[in-house]
Amino acid sequence: MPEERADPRQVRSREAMVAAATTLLTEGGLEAVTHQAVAARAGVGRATVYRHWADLLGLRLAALEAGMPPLSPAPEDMRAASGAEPRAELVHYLRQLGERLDDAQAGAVLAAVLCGAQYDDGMRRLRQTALTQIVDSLRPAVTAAVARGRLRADVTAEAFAMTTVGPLVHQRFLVGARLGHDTVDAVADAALRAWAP
Amino acid sequence: MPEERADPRQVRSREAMVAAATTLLTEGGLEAVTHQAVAARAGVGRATVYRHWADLLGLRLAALEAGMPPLSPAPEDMRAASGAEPRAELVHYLRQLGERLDDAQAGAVLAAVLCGAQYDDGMRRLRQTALTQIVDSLRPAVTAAVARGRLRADVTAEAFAMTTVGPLVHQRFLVGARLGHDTVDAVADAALRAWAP
DNA sequence: CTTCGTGTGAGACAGATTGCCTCACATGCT
DNA sequence: AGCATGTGAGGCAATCTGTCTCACACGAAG
Repeated sequence: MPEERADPRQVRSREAMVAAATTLLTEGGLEAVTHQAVAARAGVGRATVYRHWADLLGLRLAALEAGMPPLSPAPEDMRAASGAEPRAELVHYLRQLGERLDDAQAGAVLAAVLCGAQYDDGMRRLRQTALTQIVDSLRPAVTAAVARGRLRADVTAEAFAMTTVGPLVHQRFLVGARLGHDTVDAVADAALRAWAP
Repeated sequence: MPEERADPRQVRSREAMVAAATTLLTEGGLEAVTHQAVAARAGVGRATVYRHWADLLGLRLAALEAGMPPLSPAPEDMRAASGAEPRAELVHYLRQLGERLDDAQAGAVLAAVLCGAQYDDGMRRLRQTALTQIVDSLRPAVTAAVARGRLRADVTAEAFAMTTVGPLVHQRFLVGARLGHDTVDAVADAALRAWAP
C-alpha cells in the first residue's frame, strides 16, 4: 500500500471528489460520472479532477470502488453461537447480502460493474473482487453446513452462491423487486433443499 | 401497430441504422451508441439519424429492442412429445435461454437493460418485456411439471424462473463464465430438487 | 512568525461533439 | 415526365473535453 503522501489538501479534495462521484453514480449511472460533473458536485476545480484521475475510466473505477465497501465486518459471535444450526448462519449472510443489494448505491454500483465488465478489464477486476467477497463470506457457513451433514458433501461455496446469489440478483435486477427477509429466507430454504444430502 | 408508411428509402436507411446501432451496442456498450457513431457505421448522414430518433434515448432503445428478438419461435412438438417427462422440456427451455445469454449481443443487451432500468422508464419497460418473455416461455413446462406431480403444487413460473434464470444470470454476468449444457442441466436439476414435492 | 513548496481554483484555449438548420439531389410514386 | 419526399453534405452555435498557465492559499518546515 503506497500510503506515504498525506497532504491534508490532497486527501480533502480527493474525498470530496470520490463522494461526489459515487453520488453521481447512484443518481444517474456510470455515464453521469464525468470530470466536469464531479468537479461541480464536489465544489472543486475541473483541473483538480483531471490532476487526480487523468482518464475517465480511472475516475469511474474510483467511484465504483468507493461505492462497494467490504461486505461483512466480522460475524465472530454469530458463527460460534449458531454452530449447531447452519441454516441460521446462512440466512444471516444472505439477509445481509439482500439488504446490500436493496441499497440504491450498492445496486447502482453492482449494475454498473456487471454491465461494464463486458468491455473493460478494470471492471472485470472489480467484478471479480465483489464476487470473491460474496462467495468468501458464504464459505464458512457452507463448509460448516456440509460438515454437519445439512448439505451434500460436494457442495462448494461457489455452487451454493450460484443458487442463492443468483436468485437474489434475479429478483433485484430483473424483476425489480425489493429483497425483504421473506424473499431471502425463501431463497435460502430453496437452496438448502436443492443441495440437501 | 402503425404500419402504414413504407417508403423503401425510409425502411432501408432505418434498417441500416438499427443494425449499426445494435452492432455498436454489442461492441462497446450502450455508451457507444450515439447519433454520430450510428451514422458513420450505417453509411448514413448524421441528420438522417436525428430525423428518425430525435433523442439519444430513443435511438438506444431501438438498438436494444432490435438486439432482443423473441426468445422461442415455437416448441409445439417438443411440448407434445415429452409430455411424460417434464424435466426434458424444462431443460430444453433453459438450454435455449443459456445459449441466448451466452451470445455476445444478447448478453450486451441484457446487461445494458439491467443497468439502465435503474434510471430510465423505457429501459424498465424493456426489462419487463424481457422478463415476461422468459417467464412465459417457462410457464407451460412448469405447469405441466406441477400437474404431473414433479413439482410442488404451489410453484409458480415466476418462482421457478427465480431459481433457474437467477443462477444462469449469476454465472454469466457475475462469474463471467460461459453457460454450457452441463451448467444449465445442473441448474435445472437443482431447481427441480428445490421445488420437489 | 516567516519562508518555501505544493496543491488548488479560475480561466484561457483548441479540438471534438452535439443538436439543429438549410439546400441540392436522387429516389420512388403517380 | 412530373412531383413529392427522404436523403447526404455541410454550415452553424453551443457545449464538452482535455490541457495549459497563473495567481493564490494552505500546510510544513525553519
